[in-house]
Amino acid sequence: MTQAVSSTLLPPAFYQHEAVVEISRALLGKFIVTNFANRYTAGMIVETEAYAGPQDKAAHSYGNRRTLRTSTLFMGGGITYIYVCYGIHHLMNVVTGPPEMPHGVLIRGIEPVEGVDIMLARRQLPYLQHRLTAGPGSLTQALGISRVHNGFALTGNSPIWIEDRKIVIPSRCIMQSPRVGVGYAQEHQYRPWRFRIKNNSWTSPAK
DNA sequence: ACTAGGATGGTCT
DNA sequence: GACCATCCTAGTA
Repeated sequence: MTQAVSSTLLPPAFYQHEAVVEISRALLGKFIVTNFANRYTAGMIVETEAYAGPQDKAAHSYGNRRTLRTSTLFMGGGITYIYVCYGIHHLMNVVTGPPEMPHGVLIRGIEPVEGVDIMLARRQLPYLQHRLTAGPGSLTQALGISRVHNGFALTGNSPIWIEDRKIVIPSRCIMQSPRVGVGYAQEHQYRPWRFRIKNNSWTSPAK
């Protein structure tokens, strides 16, 4: 397993401010790392979506809606928000904003970087292919993440964290478009808050 | 490449 | 009981 030479843990200050759309864009090119039972896996974030809490009809926390499920979103930036979608898929958000500001960024695609053999086994795939980590339900399975990791810190002392490995994604290499699967959000479904690294094959299908 | 349809269960009304 | 921030397979091309 290779350890990156120049990598730093993203600090709480990266997450704990209100500009969730900017954080969503800034997470492109950062690395999600998990280490469960000494099984080390990592991938570069290539696709995200911003969900701007109280003012966003697409967000679970729209109108400051606080339930058992959404309570994690109110706990302050720098932790995970993970929930089960369609009874099968575990989707991971990065919680952002100060405490009581329930913003989140959905991680929709990563490019596998370390522990590819472990990821393939978790996904029950015979060889490296696009669907290993393209799509929000696929990447969590590859990384070994499920709803039991809801509310985990991303900023240290945790089996899940996000690193800055000093990769810069120029804005000309970022595609911005409407979010996926949020038709229920009425007029807010068209907000262009989905971000992708252009020409990267590890994103979920274009729309 | 694309499309249609089924699987599946947590969450909230 | 309805609604999902989805993925897989099987079909056609």
